[in-house]
Amino acid sequence: MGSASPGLSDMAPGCLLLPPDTLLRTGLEKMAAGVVGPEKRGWSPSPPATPEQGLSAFYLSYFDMLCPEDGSWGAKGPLLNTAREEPADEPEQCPVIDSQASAGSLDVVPGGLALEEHSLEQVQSMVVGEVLKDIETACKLLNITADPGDWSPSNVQKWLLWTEHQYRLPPAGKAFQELGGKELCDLSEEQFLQRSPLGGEVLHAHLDIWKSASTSEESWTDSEVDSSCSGQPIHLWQFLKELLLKPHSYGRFIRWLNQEKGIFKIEDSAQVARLWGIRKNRPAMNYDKLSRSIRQYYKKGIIRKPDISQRLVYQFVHPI
DNA sequence: AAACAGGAAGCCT
DNA sequence: AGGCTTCCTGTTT
Repeated sequence: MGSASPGLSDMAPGCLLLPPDTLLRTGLEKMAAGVVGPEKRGWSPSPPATPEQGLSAFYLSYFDMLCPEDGSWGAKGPLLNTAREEPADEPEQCPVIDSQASAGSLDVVPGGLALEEHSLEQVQSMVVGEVLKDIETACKLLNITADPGDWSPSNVQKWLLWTEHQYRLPPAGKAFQELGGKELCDLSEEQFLQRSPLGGEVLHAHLDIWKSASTSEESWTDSEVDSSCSGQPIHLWQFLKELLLKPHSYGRFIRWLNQEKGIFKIEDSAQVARLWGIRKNRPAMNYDKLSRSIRQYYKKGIIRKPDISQRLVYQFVHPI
């Protein structure tokens, strides 16, 4: 399984597999320049909820990751959880990432002192590490290789759909139709913007990240990923678990209510169904059908409804 | 209205 | 044959 975080807290400033100043950073910076702009929100996606798309959200979602959520910093000291992890047998609303993300102030991070104790480089390294892990996850979820240069046109479309979905960009798949990975990589930022005026900048920056990540780390690009995921189709329950393992990326759509018991809640049924549809190349996928598939698991003893049945809440029969 | 429950049939590997 | 996907009828929240 995914070799978990290699102890982020142990990481020395420069020990990352990547030189700190690769394209990866420029990619991130481009995203900064790109989305954070004041005016760029013409498309207004259906949920007018929190317009936290853009870099601040991007970074914050990673800062979110550096917080106790995944236990990464758990050993660091008693700084963190003052009020988290209550009894919480009930579906407590543990706030999912966003809420005030657009505030953009870093003291949103619980235990704000943490940032001062770590050099900027360390934080960057951690972000870079997490980006790599995210790419790995996305590969698994999408069933594509990490190297964009290898993508078929349909892989490109998958990546586009997925990225648009994650960063709430307007759909632009048509403008990139018939493009293979090679051609996609050759497009300049201007050409991205031409094809997608609103999302092009982010897409281009994100592709940069993928490009630099895959060239700098062949190890899992070829060997591990191939053996672990490229072959057989993923099962729905595996897919759901993958999403649940990445709360900073997918917590808006699906999250644990009680991870120990394997109880989870689908927060946005339409979006989860859409992600599943992307993965399976089933554009007509919806929650009605996805939930039918989940119900097939009842008989098999893989997923069930929890004892106190609630809408959109399910439970893995065998957690962990 | 949306989620839930399952039967039935079809599709794909 | 297994694991969905699609469609459907009926019930519950």
